[in-house]
Amino acid sequence: MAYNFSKIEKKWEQKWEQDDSFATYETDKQKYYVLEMFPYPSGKIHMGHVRNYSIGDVVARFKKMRGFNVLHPMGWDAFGLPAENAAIKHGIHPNKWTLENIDDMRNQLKRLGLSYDWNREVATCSEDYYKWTQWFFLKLYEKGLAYKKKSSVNWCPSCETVLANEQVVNGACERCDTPVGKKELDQWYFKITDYADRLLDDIEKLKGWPEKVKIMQKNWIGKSKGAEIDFEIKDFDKKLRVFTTRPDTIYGATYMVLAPEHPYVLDLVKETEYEEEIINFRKEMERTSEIDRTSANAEKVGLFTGRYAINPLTKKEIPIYIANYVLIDYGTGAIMAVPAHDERDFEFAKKYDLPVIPVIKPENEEIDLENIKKPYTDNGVMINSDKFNGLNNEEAKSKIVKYLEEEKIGKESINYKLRDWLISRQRYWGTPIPIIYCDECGIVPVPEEDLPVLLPKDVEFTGKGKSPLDTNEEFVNTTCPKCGKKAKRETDTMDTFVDSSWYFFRYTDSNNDNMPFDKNKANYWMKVDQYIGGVEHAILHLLYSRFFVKVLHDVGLSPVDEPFENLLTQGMVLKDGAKMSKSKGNVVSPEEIIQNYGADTARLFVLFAAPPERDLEWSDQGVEGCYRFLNRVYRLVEDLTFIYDDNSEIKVDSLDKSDKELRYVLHSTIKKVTEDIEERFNFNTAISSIMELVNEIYKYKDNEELNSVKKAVLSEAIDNLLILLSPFSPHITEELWHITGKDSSVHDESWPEYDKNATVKDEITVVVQVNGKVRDRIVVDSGISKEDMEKEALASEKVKNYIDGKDIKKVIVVPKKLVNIVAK
RNA sequence: GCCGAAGUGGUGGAAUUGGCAGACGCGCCGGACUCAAAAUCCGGUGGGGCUUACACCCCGUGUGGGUUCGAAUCCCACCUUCGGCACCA
Repeated sequence: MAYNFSKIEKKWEQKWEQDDSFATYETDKQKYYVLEMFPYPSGKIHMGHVRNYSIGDVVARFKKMRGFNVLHPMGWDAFGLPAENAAIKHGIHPNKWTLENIDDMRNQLKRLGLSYDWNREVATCSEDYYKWTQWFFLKLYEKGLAYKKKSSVNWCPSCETVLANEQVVNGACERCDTPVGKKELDQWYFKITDYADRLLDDIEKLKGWPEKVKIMQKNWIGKSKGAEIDFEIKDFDKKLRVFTTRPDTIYGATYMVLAPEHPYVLDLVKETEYEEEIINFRKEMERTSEIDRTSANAEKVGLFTGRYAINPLTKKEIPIYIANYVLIDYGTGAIMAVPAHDERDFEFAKKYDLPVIPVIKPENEEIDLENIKKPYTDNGVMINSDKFNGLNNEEAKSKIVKYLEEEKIGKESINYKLRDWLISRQRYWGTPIPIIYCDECGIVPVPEEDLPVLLPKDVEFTGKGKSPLDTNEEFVNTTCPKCGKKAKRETDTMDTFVDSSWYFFRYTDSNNDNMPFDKNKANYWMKVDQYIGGVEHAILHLLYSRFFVKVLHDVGLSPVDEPFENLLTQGMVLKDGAKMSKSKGNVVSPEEIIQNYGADTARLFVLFAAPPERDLEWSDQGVEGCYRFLNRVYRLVEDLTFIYDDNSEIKVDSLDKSDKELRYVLHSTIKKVTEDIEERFNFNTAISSIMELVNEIYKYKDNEELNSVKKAVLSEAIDNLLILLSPFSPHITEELWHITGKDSSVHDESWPEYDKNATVKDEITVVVQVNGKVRDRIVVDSGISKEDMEKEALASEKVKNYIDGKDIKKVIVVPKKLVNIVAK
């Protein structure tokens, strides 16, 4: 008979809820803050959630049993596009849709038996949350870190709306697949570029983050050191400034390239024979999507402008081109082209027959100066470079920069790939940007005391054109807080990544009406000790959060300057080798698994099937296996009911061989499970060793006559088994804990310490190798010396067969493990 | 193209510091219980060879080399798969 998981799980969930078992308060104990990335309330949890939150729950429960004061909260990333789409499609108001989804999902999470302190729940769409998101916006505005500028943004002509970069997939709208274009719009930005250096440098501090994520962030910030150099243009009164990481190659700069959008272009060709062609080229570039233009395999095309620049060191005239491969928003939007030492320049030079002059050659190697087959991008010795000839190019780099600085034609310079964070969205379901536009006073921030700027309920959802907030006259029309005259509100809302950049602070004090959070509470709980979530957030969410925390730190609000001490990026849940998705039809619903096997089985399986960082292949049979295991545990404990009222203590002297053997397994298991959870998050191997323990207990109880010594040994094993298993499968262990006659909760127990004496065996098995191949195993006293090990090994009959008639060259002894005899 | 991760039985995965490869689970094979089935329990299960013998031998962690008494683990070269970035001057 299978155990009644459904009844048991519901019973204990109710009990925990009644007792408010997971409520957390600030205490003198050492704190531990474990956080899983909060979900978007789509309405249904998926297996990725089950995995994410099961991992977090094991950590939270384990740390609590280890004596920490654990904060383990949950909430909702509740603003965003899907709610609005639901409004358009089904006529449900986004607010209603979202709140109903939250209720559904909260119930589903509760049904997993997760140890959240629900008193601290947050939803980013509630007034008392987004009020503070707006408050932070004002702080950033005060500091000059929030600003407005006109720029070109991604625009979907079919949905008639702007899209975030992350909503553009392969150059097309992720919703309707229409190619995305560009549109000039006045937008709000956060000046994350001011923090580029600190965000980069502090990556070194993130010792508990995966290397992979740190490298992705480094690449995203994309710092390059180099120089800015001014080139004079013949018969033109302005100088052309370029950025290069290779000032050492300046003698090889044989032409210049401007981005088609470069501000000089029109002036350079004005009233010349080149004008018409150039203008057409610019227009064509505007029409080409960004993705097509910037893809590395796009063919390089360009046009001569009819103009020449002067290379400041060679003094030679070099032609100026415009071309698609130079981007307006990186560096200065112009380059000096060195075809001999740059792949792209080389490709372009070959196509348009421009001169290629090598200025660096490999050391100890001659090259054919006239006939370069491919660009040389490595380090080497300077040639064709006047007084810098013969120097190593790295050395020449700094000398040339120094020379340029002396002559006032250039200076050292640093460039980043990181762009400022565009936070405006022409969307309804988001945090309103607390800004008012007044004809007299210009941009006026909403005064703090007027917050929150409430999101009105009454708007039209057409999915077309401008922000839906524009359709609510009452919202739009207001008075200027400065001069009192008529004014208009900003109708864009904020990117939802703003909401999620500070939610971990709110959990520390989620019901505070006067402040986003109390500084003392944040001081007690922050940083997050363990953050857990999908690697898809490796850049955006994690970088934005780091930025936000640094800003809050600088204005004195945050006690810490990094949010997350340790980060665990869990792998995806796959079925048939592919990510679960509706379109592939390979989705397994958590509700169904919970219905058929229970939450404990679902949790156990996602933790057992793979280590957390790796992708997990779903297996229905694997689930069955975990279910079988839990049933086996249930029967084991239930069958032994008669031993639990025996309160004998274990006396080590009266233990026989099999008692010692069971205690050896038990205490080795305690050691292993502890280390697997604490040091490595290897829940899969922790669970497998618990399975081995259960197998051992079965063998023991079946083979023995249960006198009171053995009852005590068994009781010890069962009690500890339930405690070890409790973080993984909290319901069944709680039930069984009570079946063994206890009134308390297994989850209030301390985590067991293993008994060192029990993990020492009297006899051990030593491997004997001859020339590295295993030839025998010998059982010896565990206190054996190295000399005796060698003696015993050489005495082995099996070994003799292999060393007979050979010289023993060497004997290697690894204490208590292995002897290797080298014989020739 | 660049950066990163990975490659181990039929399968998901173990092997934690260079020291018994394949723990644990799934699947499969055989058996017990049963009128029968389900459930449960017991035994076997990397490949090959040999044997009356559960004794023994050989091969084996993507491929090819190397270091070492000893390599899944370290080094070099290569192949494949997956993920990220991608004309960033």
